[in-house]
Parts: sequence; C-alpha cells; structure tokens
Amino acid sequence: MTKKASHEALALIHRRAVEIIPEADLRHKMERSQRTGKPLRVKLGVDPTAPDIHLGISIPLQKLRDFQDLGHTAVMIVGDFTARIGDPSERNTTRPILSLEQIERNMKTYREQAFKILDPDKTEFRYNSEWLESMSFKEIMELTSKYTVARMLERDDFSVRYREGQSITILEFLYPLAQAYDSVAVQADVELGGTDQRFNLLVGREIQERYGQEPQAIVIMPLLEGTDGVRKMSKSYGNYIGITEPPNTMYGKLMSIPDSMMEKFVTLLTDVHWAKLKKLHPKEQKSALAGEIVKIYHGEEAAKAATAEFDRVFSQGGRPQDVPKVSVTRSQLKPDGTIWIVDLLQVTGLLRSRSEARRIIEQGGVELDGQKISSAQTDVKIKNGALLRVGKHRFAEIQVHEGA
RNA sequence: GGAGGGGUACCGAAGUGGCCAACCGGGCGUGGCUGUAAACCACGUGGCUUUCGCCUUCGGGGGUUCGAAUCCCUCCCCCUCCA
Repeated sequence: MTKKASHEALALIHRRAVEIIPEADLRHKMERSQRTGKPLRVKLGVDPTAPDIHLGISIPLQKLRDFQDLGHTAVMIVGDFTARIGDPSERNTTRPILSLEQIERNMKTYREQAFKILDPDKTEFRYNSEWLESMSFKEIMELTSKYTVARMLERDDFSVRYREGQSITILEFLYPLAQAYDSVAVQADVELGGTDQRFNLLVGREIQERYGQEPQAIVIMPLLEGTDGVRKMSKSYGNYIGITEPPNTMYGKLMSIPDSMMEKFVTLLTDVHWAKLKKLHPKEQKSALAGEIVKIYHGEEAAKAATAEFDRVFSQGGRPQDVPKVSVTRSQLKPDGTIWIVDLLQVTGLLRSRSEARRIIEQGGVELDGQKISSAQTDVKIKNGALLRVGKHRFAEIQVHEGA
C-alpha cells in the first residue's frame, strides 16, 4: 500500500470515531498488516440477551465493516458465559439469566441481522464460554493478580460508588477482567466499543500486555440516543429502531425523533452531508433522513413507498395501506349486527383491558371508519373491512367471519 | 459475630391505624397546538362493571383491630457501619 493509500485507510477508520487509543498503535498495526498480508483481528463484544440489532448498534457494526473492507477480520465475542451469570452494573435490573438454548436462538437471529452489515466471509463468531468456562481458580487468581484495586477504582462508576459508600462486589471487578481476557484469548489487535466501554477496553490493553501480547488498539464509537432523544438507544427502553423493522415502522419512528437529534442521526447513520440538509425545513430534513435509512436497510423502492405512505396517512389523514387485519365472528355480534365498542376493542386485541378501552374512548382516542367514538356506551355497526383506529398510530381492519 | 437502615404501583419517592387505588416527580398513554419535532396546556395511567358500584394491591405468611401500606409475630431479600 502506498503512503497515500494507508493514509486513506486510517482516515476511513477515523470517520465517526470518537477516539482512537493510541492512534500510533493503530497506524502501526495497519501498516504492518498491509506489509505482511495478515489481517487484523478486530473485536467487538455482543450482548446475547438482545437479538435485535438496532440503529445504535449499527454504528460499531458499520465500523467493523470498514475494517473488513480494508481486508481485516471481525471477531464477534458473544458474552454467553457472562450472560449466564447476570449483569452486575445495574442492580435494579433483574436481568433474566439466559439458558444456552435461549442464547443460541438469540444468536441465530443476531447473525442473520448482523450480516446485513457485515461481510460473513470475514467474520468470526466466538463464544467466551469457550475459554472462560474451563478456567481454574488458579488461573483466575493469576488473572486478578495482573490488575490493581486502585486502577479498578479509576473507572468512573466505581469511583463514584466507592466515594459514596455504596457497595461494589468483587464480581464486578471480575467483569472488566473477563472482558480483557477475551482479548487475550482471541488475540485481538483492535477492539471497538461505545464511549461507555472506554475503561473496559483500556483494561484489555493492559491485561494483554501482562500476558505477553501486543496490546490492542482501541476505537471508541459514539453512543446513539433513542427515539426519545434522551436515553441511549436500547430495546429495554423501548426507544429503539430495529434494522429489520418494516419500512413503514422504521420511517415513522424516525419521523418522531426530536429535531435536536437530527444532526447526530444524519452524520452517524448516513452518508448524507449535514450541511446540505441543514437548510431544509425541519420536516423535510427528517423525511430525508428517514428515507435514507429505510433505503439502506430495505432499498430504494421501499423508501419511496414508506415516504408516500407516511404523507398520505399522517399529513393527509388517509387510510394506511397495510393494516393488520383482525377478525370478529358473527356470533360475537348482537343480532342486529352491532357490537359494543368496548367489546370490539377487546376482541380485536387492540387494547389490553376493558378499563383501558373505556378510558381511551372517553378521551376521544378511538375512531371507527373516521368517525370518532365519543362515549364508551356505544354500540357500533360493523361492516366488513371497517377501519378501527386507536390513538394516532394503531390501526386495524375488521374482518367479519361467519361461524359459531 | 455485633449495631443500624430499608423493601410502596413502570421508575424515583411520600404516606406510619380510617379522609389510601394510595401525595408528588419522571416515564408512558389520550386529546389540543404542530411538522406524528420541541415547548406548552388538559386529562389519564390496577381490574371488573355500558353511568350506581364492586374486587384485588403497598417483599411473603400469620396475627391484633369494627378497620392496617401503617401496630405485633415470623420468614425472605437489599444496604451501611463496627469486628
């Protein structure tokens, strides 16, 4: 590779990265790989509890893809061993401890989704139980001897909790060490992670050195907030946009992000230049973003369709195209062909309880064929194909079936 | 081993014998305004009941009482300090 080419390669890695630690190490590794033809092993940890890949996770995955495009190997570390122990950091979360079967199932989905971004031929999936499970206590003690309490307490959340007299278990100290040991086990050259992983990634470097390996370089990627614009995107917060969600859903969710998040979404998730979009009306900016992202995951056609659908349904109050169908059997109707609206919302499964149905009706949130239902004491006449709407987003088409 | 502090609805957090289905804040939902943005306003946020009203809820179980989230017993769990 020429000097210019290697400079470009480095620039590609730099793109969207928050920080590279240390820059010189990465450059050196990349140059050497180029000379020797030996690909770098680029590690990324995977949480096997969350099988759905969302736009937040797509950012480091995309970075892995950059590495792959330069000829390197992505090494995905599935934390199956740690997942079967539980999460120490968030003590309020009673995260279920996963069984092997569940992990396997999750990972199957995960792989399928990940390969929408990654190149399967340059991707290794490794389970950390492979090396952690069989460690003897002796080996664990050796590992723990390679890091000090003082260094551990440098981690921000540890230092805060320590200072405030809150408890920190020894187990929690073991987690960064286990993760670091993963780097040793797979001989990582580079590790990727979000800004919240900074400390753990650094421990990896140090532990590798203690085991006589060349320390990994670290590429830190930004964390993306969810549709609420406040908390980081995560399935458990319900603020995520999954990369395999249907185009219309994806588009709709993107349209509802706060304006203040626009620049971040555009620059982190698309190749569109923010400077160009910036001049447009905020609504136009957002639909450009939404269209662009749908295009990435579902293609041009789907993006156009989603845009048209959105405008038709929400800007012009039209009827959506693909409405889930719910069925009502003739026997659930009264002899005169009507049904109590509260019952209807129940049998169609649109609302969980009758109390909730009553509430939302009283609040004016229910429409049948464009007619607002104003009272919970209403019987409605149903015709086949009638459109039931709850709130702004929930639609269902009613199909009347004969039958007992 | 000893001392003390806690466990309340999705989260945080009041309540310490009746006025508590439980203050307040956040989140979420519905409506309004809009660009399905933000901000703001209103209402709602256990279940059943087609208006009355009824039933279950305050870590688990038992008890005292006309009546308990609130008092007593017991069990479980969490946290802090001393050793």
